[in-house]
Amino acid sequence: MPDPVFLPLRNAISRFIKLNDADWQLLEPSLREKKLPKQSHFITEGKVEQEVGFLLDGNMRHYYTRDGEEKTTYFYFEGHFVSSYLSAITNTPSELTIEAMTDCRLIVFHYKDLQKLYDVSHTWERFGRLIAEYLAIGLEQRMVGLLMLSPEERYLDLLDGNKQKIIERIPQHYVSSYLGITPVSLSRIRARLLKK
Amino acid sequence: MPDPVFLPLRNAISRFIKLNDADWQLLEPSLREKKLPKQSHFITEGKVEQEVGFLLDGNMRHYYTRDGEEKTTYFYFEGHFVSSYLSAITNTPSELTIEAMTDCRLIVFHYKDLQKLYDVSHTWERFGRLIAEYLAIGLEQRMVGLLMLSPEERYLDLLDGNKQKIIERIPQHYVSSYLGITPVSLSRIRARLLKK
DNA sequence: GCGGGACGTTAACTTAAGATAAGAAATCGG
DNA sequence: CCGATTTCTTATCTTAAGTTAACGTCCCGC
Repeated sequence: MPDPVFLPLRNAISRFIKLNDADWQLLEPSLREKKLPKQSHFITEGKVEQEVGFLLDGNMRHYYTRDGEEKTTYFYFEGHFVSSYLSAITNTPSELTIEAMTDCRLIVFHYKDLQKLYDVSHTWERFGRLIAEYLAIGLEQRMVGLLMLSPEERYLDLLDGNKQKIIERIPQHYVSSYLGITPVSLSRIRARLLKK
Repeated sequence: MPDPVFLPLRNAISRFIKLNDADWQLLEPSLREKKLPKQSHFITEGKVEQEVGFLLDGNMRHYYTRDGEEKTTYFYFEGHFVSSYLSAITNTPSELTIEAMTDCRLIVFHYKDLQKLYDVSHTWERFGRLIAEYLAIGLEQRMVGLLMLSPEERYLDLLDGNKQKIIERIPQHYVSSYLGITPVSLSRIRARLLKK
């Protein structure tokens, strides 16, 4: 008896692998729905965090703390997988915090449940590979942007690419953090661009 | 009849997965030894590059070209896997070039051969996952460094971390590129640090 | 061993980002 | 709807990186 609440997750996974009913039924018992109020933490720095989420509604940010300052390095939107990948994989305390920027609704499961599927199912192992590859490709491109583009170019990149929603819904001082600059600097870049 | 030339690769793979003889024999027929003279290209921008290498000897750099300028973003040493991961995975032309900085000796195989193993062997599929995870973790840390640390801090990071060999053997103008700054700027940072 | 090229440093100048502070604008909670 | 907080902009000053160019050194090939 498949629960329709979980369907968006099944569809998202199906974009990575061909998933039959039997495969899906391996995972479904591990799923739960979870609601997070605005400003609460999905992942907290210092804790070993093994929970993986799939965001149905709302958005979240992912930040590191240094000298008391928060550096926001990633945003999550509907349809994204959310986790402290490093903490889940390595079973070590998370160095990052993931905070709900709005009220959020997620489907969650424990990474250990997925790891069990890795052992028993080649299909799920493949899913794990494809997710990791997807992640690596995104990170590589992000890194190249940081190394090769100026702050202004990185901001322009955000404006047209498919990442446009980042700027639409996100307060500017978080965006500036994502770009690796200060809020003041982003404001100046925007002012410069308007004159052109 | 296992060829001892390929042993270092088998050992490297064994650090990721438990590999029995049968598993290994699936891969071995696809392996070749390859020598690259200094300054030749292992991967060339614009070509679809599906070759994966395992570096036995020598070192290589990985760079992107922009406005005629080369930006070196990665270095490879003995025991590293070398490939244009993105080009191999997505079967699209490589955006980067990988050049031998010294005479190099590698074990190479085609990524398609590995992909065939993904289909027939859960063990090799797992290897693919673990490699991708390893890569993603490294990229995440690199990205965080670029976002959170100043150029000077990034340079100091290079000095103590396990990445020390990067500075030992690599010309400074490549290192500066890796750090995301100009050679002149790196020279100044070094001069500043000496005074302290 | 000589000439040329690659590499690193230094200097002078330009440009842009960081820090701090103040004020305007928008948002939120009651 | 109002007051308080958050967010964004603007301005000033400081600091450091980019650019260009000159110079010295080292290394390599011929």
